[in-house]
Amino acid sequence: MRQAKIRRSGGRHRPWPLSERPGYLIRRLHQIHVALFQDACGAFEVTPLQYSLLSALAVRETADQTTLAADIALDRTTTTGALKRLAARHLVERAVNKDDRRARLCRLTPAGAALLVKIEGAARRAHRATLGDLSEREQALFIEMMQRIVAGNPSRDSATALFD
Amino acid sequence: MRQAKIRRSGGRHRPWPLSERPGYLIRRLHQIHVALFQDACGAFEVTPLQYSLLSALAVRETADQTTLAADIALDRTTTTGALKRLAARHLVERAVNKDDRRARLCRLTPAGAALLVKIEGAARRAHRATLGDLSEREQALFIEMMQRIVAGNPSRDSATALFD
DNA sequence: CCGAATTACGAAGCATGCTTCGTATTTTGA
DNA sequence: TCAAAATACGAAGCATGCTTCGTAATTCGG
Repeated sequence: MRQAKIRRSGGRHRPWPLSERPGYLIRRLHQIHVALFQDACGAFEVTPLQYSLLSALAVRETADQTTLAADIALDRTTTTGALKRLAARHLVERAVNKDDRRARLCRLTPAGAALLVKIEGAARRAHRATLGDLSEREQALFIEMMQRIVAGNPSRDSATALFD
Repeated sequence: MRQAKIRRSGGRHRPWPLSERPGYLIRRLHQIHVALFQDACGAFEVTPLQYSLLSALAVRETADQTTLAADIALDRTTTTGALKRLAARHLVERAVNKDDRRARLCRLTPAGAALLVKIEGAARRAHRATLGDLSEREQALFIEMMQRIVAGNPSRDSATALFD
């Protein structure tokens, strides 16, 4: 049996350093990635989220906002805001669906598609650089572990019913 | 020499799926942690950031806002906002430093210190649960790799001079 | 000792992210 | 068929996160 740790300095137990807490480290990683992405892609005036949206739209060709939100695992209202900003810059079109007037069908404009192509190399480098301090083998392992965590924690929309 | 990949479907090359991009996975991990933290600690009306701040204050006893921001690797103005909200709830005191009237010295109130103790168990479980889909050994490895990435990417304050 | 650099803040503005509440539209089931 | 449920949005509000610009106070070099 392992020996219990000795407590120093009275009743206050040893605090758990931030730098060992998974949540803190994840926040820092996110912060680091965003900074690297801005370094690489800032000239194109595109944020990581916007790049995700443009990518999703390139795959979908056309999709309503709720579908896009699910694609990128983002809140519906947040997605709407981002799409509005992209539409204001004429990178995305948002037109009411004639067949279902509740929905707004979004699609890339030619300018949006062109921007996506132009950015891709830099964006890819930024993503790679985020894990640049790990070896190639470790990077693959790290990505695999993140995927496993994501798979084990399904995104919670209000759509995802708790009772069914 | 390895054979070049064959392109299907005309000129469009295969898109890089979101679920393989480090930045996307990191954003999802952050999202997952925040949700787990809220599940565990929501009853205490404390967010992960606020918990980090309270923890940092417990270690420092007393500190000005800029020091705290550096402690938790957060922007100075964001830190100020969070501290204001904590102060509004009487968990933190913010008093102008008599020796240096530019600075505001912050410290935990008794209520803040008590809350920190009360939350600690739940917060620790939330942090652990975030990596819950990995084995014990993998969790340690994952944390170590995150620490290495963080160490390799020093936080960028405006204070951190680019030229010196 | 006094002007200049530094430091600690605050305000304003933009972009995420989330929740809750309300509305318009479509679908569905009795 | 027609009221009820489901769906897609929008608006409002709060909490991060960041940048830039401005202000007040302190420190430091000549």
